[in-house]
Amino acid sequence: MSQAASSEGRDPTLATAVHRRLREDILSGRLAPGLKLKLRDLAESYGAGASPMREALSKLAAEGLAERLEHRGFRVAAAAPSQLEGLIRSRVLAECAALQESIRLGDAAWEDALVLAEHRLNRLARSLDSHRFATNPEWEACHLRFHQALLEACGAPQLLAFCDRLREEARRYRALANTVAYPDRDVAAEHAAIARAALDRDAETAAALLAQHYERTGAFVGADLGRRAG
Amino acid sequence: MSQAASSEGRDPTLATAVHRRLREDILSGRLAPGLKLKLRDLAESYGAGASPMREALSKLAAEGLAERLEHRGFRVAAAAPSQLEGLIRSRVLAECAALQESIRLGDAAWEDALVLAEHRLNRLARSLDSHRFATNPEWEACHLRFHQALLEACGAPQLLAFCDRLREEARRYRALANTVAYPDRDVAAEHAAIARAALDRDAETAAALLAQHYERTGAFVGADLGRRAG
DNA sequence: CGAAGTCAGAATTTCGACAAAATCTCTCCC
DNA sequence: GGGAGAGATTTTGTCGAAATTCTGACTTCG
Repeated sequence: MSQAASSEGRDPTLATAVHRRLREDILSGRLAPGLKLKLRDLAESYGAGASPMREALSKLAAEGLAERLEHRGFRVAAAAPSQLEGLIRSRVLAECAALQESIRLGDAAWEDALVLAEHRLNRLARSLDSHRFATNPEWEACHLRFHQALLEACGAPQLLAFCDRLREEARRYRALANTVAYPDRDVAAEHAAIARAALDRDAETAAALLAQHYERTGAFVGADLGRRAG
Repeated sequence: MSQAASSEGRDPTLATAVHRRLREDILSGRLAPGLKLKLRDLAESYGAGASPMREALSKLAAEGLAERLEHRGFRVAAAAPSQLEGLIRSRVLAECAALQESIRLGDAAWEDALVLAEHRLNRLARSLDSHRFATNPEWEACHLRFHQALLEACGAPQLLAFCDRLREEARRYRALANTVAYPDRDVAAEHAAIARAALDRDAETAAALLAQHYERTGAFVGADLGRRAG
């Protein structure tokens, strides 16, 4: 009757369902970097044949979340601290460029959306528990929306898609490091400062603040990752 | 006996071979944008089964060169003038950011490689025929290398890979427009100016020149594309 | 004792057939 | 004459098995 019968399981095809699940398993860190992905085991584990599984893996490889070795199957993409550095730099460069262009081109609607996104983000608690950190899915969603809203007026769809992908890869590193990311750091203030600079059309400051925002998180994650993997 | 028996046909797997051929057919414009890609026809045409073909298509879809419609197969990705605009903007933003960082971080080896790449490019003729334009594959290869050399020191592998992808998509639009790209325009001088600014560590000027370089080409292509497709 | 060659075992890749979904066509009814 | 609906056709998505390739251990030779 209703269009969205169930929030889960409404995947039109098995391959896409497997792709989504596998992707989430890699991003959340449940599948360790470098892990060999044996087709037979996966097929059994996810309850699908070889064809959809292979298609999902192929897609993941194209996205950079898996690695393909011809005639030797697939592996979960590596995730070394040294690679994290390059990822952060890519993110900073791409997002700062998009942000500056967004500030240059953004109209009133962009400003409205940005203000709204920040307000919604501030209304929520970052942690579900005030004593120890417990991810708040709603906050995460609003956080994503806020950062997207910042860049959205840049008029470069491919670049935005690229930023989304880097964001996801960064999420993977965060999950791998298991960084609590709840240090003495006023994230809300950082967001407010970035939004303020953007709304003031101060591209230089906004970009610098955004870069700091990412580099700081990156440093935490990198430290934690390095400590645990030598 | 020799490691590289033949320059062609050394594809380890059928799926990758088909992927490469299909990719080239899309990039070169032989397969029109929006064209329906029927699995059976393709399989027959490329001499492969459904499995490798499907895998190749899936990969192309992830790269953005094909479009997937669940339960309705694949199509060649659209290519409208309006999308070209966004592509150019993405390219300019991404490459300028990479170039500026490259100029900031580049060492002596980077300078050497850049000088070398420009020299090799200048040694070749852009057209094989001096009367009417005929693509010179060697020049194209050196041109690619030159632009890669510019960005290579930025230390952001993902961003570089992204730039490569955008470059390919741009090549597709050029092929579709069939732009002769041989107008009264001193491309060599433009390259020289960009290289000079980069070697002088003048990031602002270099980025501005690079942006002009792309926007100018984009304008030509867009005009030709718009004229032909309404 | 070390290195190259060889041979089973395991895994990936590919093929052909089956099932499910979408598109098309033709008919029937308003 | 036009639109809706049922059936046939085409096309996609999936499965299980065959063919090719890689891995690892054992043997043999220098």
